[in-house]
Amino acid sequence: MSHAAASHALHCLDCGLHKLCFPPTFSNEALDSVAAIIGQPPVLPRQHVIYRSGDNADTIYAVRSGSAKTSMLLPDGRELVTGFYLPGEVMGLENLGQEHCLSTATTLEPTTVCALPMAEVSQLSRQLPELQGHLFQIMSTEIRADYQRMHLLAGTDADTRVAGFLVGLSARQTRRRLAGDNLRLPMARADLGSHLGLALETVSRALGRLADVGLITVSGKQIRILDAGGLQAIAAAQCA
Amino acid sequence: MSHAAASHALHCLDCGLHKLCFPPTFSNEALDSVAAIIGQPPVLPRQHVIYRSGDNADTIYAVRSGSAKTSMLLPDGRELVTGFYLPGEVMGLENLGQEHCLSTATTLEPTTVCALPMAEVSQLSRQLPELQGHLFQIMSTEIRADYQRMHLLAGTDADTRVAGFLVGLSARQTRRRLAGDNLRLPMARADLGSHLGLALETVSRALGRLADVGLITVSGKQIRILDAGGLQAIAAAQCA
DNA sequence: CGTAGCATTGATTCTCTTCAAGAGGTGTGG
DNA sequence: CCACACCTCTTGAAGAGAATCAATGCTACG
Repeated sequence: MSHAAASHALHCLDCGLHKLCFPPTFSNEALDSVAAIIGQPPVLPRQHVIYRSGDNADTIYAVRSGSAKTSMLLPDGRELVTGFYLPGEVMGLENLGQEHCLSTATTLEPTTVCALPMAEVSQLSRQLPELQGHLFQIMSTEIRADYQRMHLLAGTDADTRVAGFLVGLSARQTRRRLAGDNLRLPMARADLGSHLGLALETVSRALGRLADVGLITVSGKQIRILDAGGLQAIAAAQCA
Repeated sequence: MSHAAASHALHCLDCGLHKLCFPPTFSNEALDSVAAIIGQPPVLPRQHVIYRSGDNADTIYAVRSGSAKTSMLLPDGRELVTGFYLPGEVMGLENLGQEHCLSTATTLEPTTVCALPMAEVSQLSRQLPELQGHLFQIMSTEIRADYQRMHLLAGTDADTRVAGFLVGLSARQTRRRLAGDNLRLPMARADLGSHLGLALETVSRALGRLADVGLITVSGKQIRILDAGGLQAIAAAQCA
């Protein structure tokens, strides 16, 4: 563990992800202001609930390490997974300006999250035009991501949905400057199925089919993309 | 045609929808400021394109009368309808803070829309905390609506999706203080099918089944809800 | 009044879901 | 270190639901 990280109070400048959480053009003073309102992020164990549906909506969260899912419990008892969040991504935007949390956020593995109090974020964003613009941008990006996912959900067959999900996940890895062809799926097949509107068995079979035709290899949660172009062709999802 | 509407420049205070476009608590001065940046809204004919995918993203729109849809053209040639917009609703939030428009907006019938230039909206929102908060709120509401729709898309069978859509549309009618049990569907069955991830024939059949069991009556684009409770029970979508 | 687009209805095919069983992996306790 | 139990993932067979293809009926508009 880094000596700096262990002894100092957290500062966004020390975090390799600050160019993901905030615009790359963000000034150091702006980062200072933001860092000041972020509490010390704890390490949360696996399956830990970060916020629960119905909670007071007063905080948004940035994932620092690990991963999390957001989900809603449906009246019929099933669970709908609305999103997965990786390091550098901001979670809880659907609660900004709302009374109560809509969904429940749960860690998928040991995870650290930075808590950003909404009241202070919105006040700060009035002083920092860059921050305000950034908030609009990440919210509209979230809406765009939702449209992409609707495309997957409405888009027909299981292979397309799974391929589209993998392509999207790969793009998010490269955004973090990680290899885009070697993916780890931190979520269970059931979560993935709920997210994609498929039974977990169908997810498993779709992964198997994609592997059969040589586009990927599957080894449990570890996925390797062998033919990114072929995968995109099946996903047919590059319409952004 | 109203003599006032014809002779005066538009002002939001003259518009019965201003409490929908903006918070009910909005002061008259704030409305003055907002009205000042809104151009004179033209009456657009049916099937008119308001903005097109790829256009410069510089404006958001509020529907004043009529209705519109937003859609994306998929690589395979099909069209994905991402949303329908009724009077008092704001369209184009997914473009706020982005370079280009993601989707294409088209009127479904003769429609008037108020154009709000993004640059001036975001500048104004720095001076008016209420407006900033409102923008965050309508964007997060849009995200929440998307989650609801994903629930419908992932939620299994055709009847559930159609019932859920009708329940949601009914709620939006009552929000405008209109009767919630008498709906007019301004969009074609094909648009509705694309929106719900169903073939247009399946939409037709689902409407027929809902009518068969006495929950609604269907007469072309005119829908009457006979048993709102029963419809909600099928939709199972009251998890907001 | 006629035409063109839109909506409904029917028959068939195909995909996914469901139910069910087995395999692989992981963590715990002996 | 091994054995067992638990959980997750995979694989199989049967059934249900929607997509597709195709034809008819309706509506609106010129």
